[in-house]
Amino acid sequence: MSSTLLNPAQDEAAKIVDGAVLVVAGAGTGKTRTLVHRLVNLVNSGVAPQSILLLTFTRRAAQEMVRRAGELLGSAGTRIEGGTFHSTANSLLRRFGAVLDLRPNFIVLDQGDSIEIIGNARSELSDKERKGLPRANTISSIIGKSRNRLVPICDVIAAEFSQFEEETGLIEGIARAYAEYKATRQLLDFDDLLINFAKILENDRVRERVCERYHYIMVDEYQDTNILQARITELLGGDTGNVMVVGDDAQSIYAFRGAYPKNLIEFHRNFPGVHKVALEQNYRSTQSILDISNALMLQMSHSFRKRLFTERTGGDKPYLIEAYNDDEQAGYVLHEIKRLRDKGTPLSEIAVLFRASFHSFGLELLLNREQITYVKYGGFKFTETAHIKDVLAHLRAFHNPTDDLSFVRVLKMRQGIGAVRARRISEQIAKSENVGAELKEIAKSADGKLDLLPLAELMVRLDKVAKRPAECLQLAIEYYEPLLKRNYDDWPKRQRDLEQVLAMCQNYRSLDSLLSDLAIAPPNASRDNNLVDEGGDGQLILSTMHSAKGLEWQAVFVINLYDGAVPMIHEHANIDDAQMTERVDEELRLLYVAATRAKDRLYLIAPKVVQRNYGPVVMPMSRFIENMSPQLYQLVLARDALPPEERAQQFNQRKKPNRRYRF
DNA sequence: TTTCTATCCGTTTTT
DNA sequence: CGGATAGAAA
Repeated sequence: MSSTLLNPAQDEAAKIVDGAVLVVAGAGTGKTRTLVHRLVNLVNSGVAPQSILLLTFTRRAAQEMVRRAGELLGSAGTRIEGGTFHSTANSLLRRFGAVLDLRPNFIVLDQGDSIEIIGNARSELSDKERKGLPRANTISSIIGKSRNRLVPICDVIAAEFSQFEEETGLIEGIARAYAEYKATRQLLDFDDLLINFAKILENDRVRERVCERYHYIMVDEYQDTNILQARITELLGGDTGNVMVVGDDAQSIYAFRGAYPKNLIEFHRNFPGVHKVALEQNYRSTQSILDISNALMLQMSHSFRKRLFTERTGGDKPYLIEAYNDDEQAGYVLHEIKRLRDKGTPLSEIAVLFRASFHSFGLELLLNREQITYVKYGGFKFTETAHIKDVLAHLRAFHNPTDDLSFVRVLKMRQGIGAVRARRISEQIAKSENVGAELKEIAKSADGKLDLLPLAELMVRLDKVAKRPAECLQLAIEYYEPLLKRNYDDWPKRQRDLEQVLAMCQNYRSLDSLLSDLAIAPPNASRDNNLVDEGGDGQLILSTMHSAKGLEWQAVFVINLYDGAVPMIHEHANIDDAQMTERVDEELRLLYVAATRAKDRLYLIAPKVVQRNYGPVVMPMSRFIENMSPQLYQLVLARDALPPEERAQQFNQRKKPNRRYRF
């Protein structure tokens, strides 16, 4: 297909200007391209670009869309507003939060922060009460589900956590304590962002002003929105109802976060008279790749009527590679990547996908050794690592002294100050006007026994450069360096991380935006990935299957396809059969998403022996592959595909028990 | 109150 | 195996 032409269905969707539109678009059917063309049509028909609001689920998708619109529209394209629901909530709440008594310097808590607060509330209960109570992160997920789905906590527990039914009262108590804690300190977690977003839009005056600004709303990946986000979409649509949503229920992979894919089929309830368009022809993959994808879809208990088809015949039938262990799997991937590269496939057109972030550690080791550059999507965020949280805690404590979570963290780093003293000091500070002076007072009154002066001085210095976020960060890092060296043997690596954060934050104009961006849009932690891209053919992509959605590559390797990783299911989960089926279905959709990323070549790889924390375990092939006709793939043994010298190495490693070897 | 030591227990995905 | 947590020693 030429780069400017659309097929009839795409063209139909792209030409609609007013009213509500629902586009159901299968994988690879040119969804983004259709959206971008609609943006162009809107602008060409006289719509001001800044009155278009593009909401997506991930910020990568938003950036990609705005970038492509920019290519076609020039500077007008870059004026289109695009972001995630959460980031849009963040900026609108800073402007209109006053109607909810929200100050503009509220702090956004990331997942780790909220689990910590919930854990604190949990540990305030007596030993007797704590017995049988779920862990903090389980409580966090119960609270989150309840809030995302607008359902009471007791219902969530009854439906999905029935083993904790007796603890319902205590969990509700913790939820109240958590809410109270945030409310008194101007802290918002991710769910609060959405809840308050909906709340300010329910205020007539605010909604009018927002709708005056945005006349056209477009929402991508609508199958991944939750009930709150659907409500926000409805409110944003305002009176005009100019809302276009795009999605594919076969690619719904965020149920664990409360996504409600039925939003897609229930869209007409909020927008009667909606114009529906279905995109069905796939332009991305070869037919043999679609055959295997369709075979995955067929296994879903809630089977979808649509089957992807394409006119792209030929190409290699997908491969199923059996490897002995993770090493051999990584060896095979590396070997094949080199071969593809030598034949002319740019590295940036190759991706390795996996179920969980740590699945790529072994491969990453090998890639680093071989000097192959890569970018990794998904997994650990920079801001989740201890040393970066440490540094940022200083800025947060300074910026909002009522944020005692950060203050306690900062205080506990000083010698001789533990949890109890830290909490006392932070209570005292929360009331004071001048943090630095107050800290000095406390230090004096303790006869210099408390090691607080350096911290007091940091606060005083921060106050002088408060308007320049990058300098604040610089000061915090300088202050933190001795503590870093004391606490971590691997401090040089961590120090480099801090420098990288500093570099990323150079352009911020306010601490508000710096801190909230780091929470809402945290950069990925790149593992020693400072290799320079010399070859000029870009970088290999490593990605979780979740983060791969919406992207495509010529060659895709899906690794660790053993049962236990794909699907990744707790077999003993205390849920009924229907819910188990739902979870297995979601894992199927995830593998479906992964497989449909491939344009020309798809490699499915499974190691037999998997290294667990405590030792090697033999794992069976993924049931999703076992359930599939062998006609759909070509079976390869990794050992046979590797050159003899690499094979020998594999053999040695196989004889050695893998005890001492970790990533 | 802090800090060191022993024991328990466990998959994950994202904003 | 290693991180979290509870209990013991300083």
